[in-house]
Amino acid sequence: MSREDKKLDASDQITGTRQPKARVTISHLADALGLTKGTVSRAMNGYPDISDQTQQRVRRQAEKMGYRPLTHAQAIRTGRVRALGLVLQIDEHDAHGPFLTDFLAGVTTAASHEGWTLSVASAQSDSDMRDVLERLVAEQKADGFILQRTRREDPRIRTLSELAVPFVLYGRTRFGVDEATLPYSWYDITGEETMRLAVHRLFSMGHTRIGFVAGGEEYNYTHLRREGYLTGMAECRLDVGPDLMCRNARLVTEGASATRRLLSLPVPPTAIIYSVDQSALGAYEAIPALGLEIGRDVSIIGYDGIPEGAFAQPPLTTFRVDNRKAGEALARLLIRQCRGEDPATLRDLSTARLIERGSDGPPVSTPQEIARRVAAARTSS
Amino acid sequence: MSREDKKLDASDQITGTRQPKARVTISHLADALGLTKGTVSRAMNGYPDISDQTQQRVRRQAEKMGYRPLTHAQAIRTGRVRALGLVLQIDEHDAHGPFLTDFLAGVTTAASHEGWTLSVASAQSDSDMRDVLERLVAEQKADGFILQRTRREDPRIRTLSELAVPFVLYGRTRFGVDEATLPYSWYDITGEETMRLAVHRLFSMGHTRIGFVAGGEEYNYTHLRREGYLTGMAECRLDVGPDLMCRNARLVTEGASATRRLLSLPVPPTAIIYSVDQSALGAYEAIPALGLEIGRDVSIIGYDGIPEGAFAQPPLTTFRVDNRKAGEALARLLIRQCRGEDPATLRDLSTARLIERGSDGPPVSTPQEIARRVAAARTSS
DNA sequence: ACCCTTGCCGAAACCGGTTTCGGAATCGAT
DNA sequence: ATCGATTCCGAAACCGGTTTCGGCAAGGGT
Repeated sequence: MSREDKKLDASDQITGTRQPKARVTISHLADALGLTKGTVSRAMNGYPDISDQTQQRVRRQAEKMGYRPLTHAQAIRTGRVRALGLVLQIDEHDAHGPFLTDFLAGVTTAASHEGWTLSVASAQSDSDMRDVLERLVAEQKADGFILQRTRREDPRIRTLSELAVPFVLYGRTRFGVDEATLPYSWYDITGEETMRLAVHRLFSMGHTRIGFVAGGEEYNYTHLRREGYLTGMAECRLDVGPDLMCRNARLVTEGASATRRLLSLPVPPTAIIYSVDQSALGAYEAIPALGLEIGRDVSIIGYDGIPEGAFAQPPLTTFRVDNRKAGEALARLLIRQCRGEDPATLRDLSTARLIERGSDGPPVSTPQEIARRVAAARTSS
Repeated sequence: MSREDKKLDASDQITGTRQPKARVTISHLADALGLTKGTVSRAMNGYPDISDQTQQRVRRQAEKMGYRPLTHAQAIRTGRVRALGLVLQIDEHDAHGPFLTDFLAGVTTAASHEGWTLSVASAQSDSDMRDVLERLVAEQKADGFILQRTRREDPRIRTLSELAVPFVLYGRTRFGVDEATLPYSWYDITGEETMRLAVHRLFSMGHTRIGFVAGGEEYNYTHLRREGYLTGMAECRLDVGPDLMCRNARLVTEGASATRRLLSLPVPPTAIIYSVDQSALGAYEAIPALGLEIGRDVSIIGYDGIPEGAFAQPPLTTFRVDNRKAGEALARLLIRQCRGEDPATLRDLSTARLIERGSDGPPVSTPQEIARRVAAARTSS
């Protein structure tokens, strides 16, 4: 009664038009049910000492009255805010780029589906990252974190482990694969398998001399993808000396110089696989400059599925990663972990999808012919 | 005393190593100062009924003990959570793309600089957007919202106005410009001025027949940029019939067909200005297909500064927008508004920066020659 | 008939803050 | 010396939830 009066007072205070939309609190609900708010709270949270019948009744009434508990009011007691944390590393040379939109869409939809939210922050360096994470944890801005762009040995893992805060990795880390002793939760794309398939694809087209351009050594996926390349080469019984592999090519310019190096070999490759699309774009500078044609003289295959690839000439054949799906999966995994499930069981793998475009095809030139033309282009310039 | 005991108990309960890192609360601080927590609270918040001397003392001690109030504990009473809200519209055909990373970096750094956070959600449609906004407000997930990609008549404005929630627009809206009666806060780039400069740039190169390809009519910037184009054309005393302008070209394919239409005119343009880079990329399909060369026969200029443009052949001359700066500015404006400043005074304009690349230059063909070659390309195919 | 469980809920403390209210000093003025 | 106005802080209620504790009533066993 008295509570209803209060509500009426509040809404009538100005005119009938501007109603402050009095939120329905747990006390309103309790009054309506003739219960105490403690009982209502326990009913809503499924405590076993509340009869099933009462739980039903409470939930029904809550639904009817549109009661939604305030998470930050709960948080003050429980310490949990039902928020996922994501800290962008804005120093990164290779941009997250268009990944991010899809990724965020995935994370937020999955999160909100569970009644969770996403809070985003950014860090400028590794040490700043540590500070930011610690601050967010101390101020209880998030119950757990999604770590994207996992490094081989990732300092964030250490920070969050020390803080005993749940986290989930987008990408396995060095120890995440074999050692079950380190119970990290992760979601990843099978980049190694993808690279293996790329080799087989090129081999079946007739290529026998296939180069590989790897990304930054600090990222774990770089190692995985290289392993996949080597596996594929071994399966096809193809020779692969160390000179057929380049490393640390993330940027377009780095991809270009790696490409130049490979094509300047005594026996240059007729096809090159790039660990990341970004570096594959460098081939579009390097290969024509050497008097060669992409997709004919030299086939190239990328990985990621960035939109730029579709507008290159010829459009880049690549493996597209569904970042939206990844975001959804990661959010779900993290929420489950925050609810108490064992991180070791919270792992998932997915695959990248081949996008066949115009940058690869059967070889039209032999390595010897390529070498000759490269030499010619060199001397003429 | 008793409180200190409690703290020690907590940290010693297991061993000395695993300290639960007991947060310092306002009560700890009050005890240490010999004040009540009410007084400490008022001191921290600068209430005038606390002497300056005491305020100093409290703040110093808070600093010393590392006291950081829990925003969600404050929120339960104040209703304000010190969080900015951002709802991504994931239905949008034209992706936010790489904008987003920079933009988020800007927003989060500016926000965290003020002790605020950013919480991100997503919506799939206009009606979903309304639901999401209302839910976020009802659940007090954010004190205000940043609305990017402002439409000419934006339903989000209505929603948030009704809810009496602060918001700031990235981009002016239809009424934001003149009518001081609608006190929206916004930040924008002077797209109209930019387009005016683009016309002058092309005119000074020798172009007299300049086409324009506009983006989606629902966005306000489309109208502004078109006005700028028209202003520039008028200033240069150049004719501009309605056939020299295309509209609703956001996607690459739409840009391509708009380009084809312009070049099929009896007197085709020797230069085309695109309202968004994305549609300018369509020119890279259309123009070579008509037997013409970009940057020579037909000059093109874009707007946005998306990375794809740098990899097109020839690289796209465009105007780059600093989205990071925009994010920072918007966050600051919104925070100030949440603190009570008048939205009408919280406005800011910035400019886009010209990136001179290879897609424009002095005309080498006359409109008549272009028309002839287009006709030839048409019949041959 | 009695005691001991067990099931179920009320009462009240609690979480970490904010805000209202009132009263004890201090002060200047009469 | 008295008085009213200020200054400044303590006490306590409050925000919207959660959690502990204890007690009442029903049920089962002897």
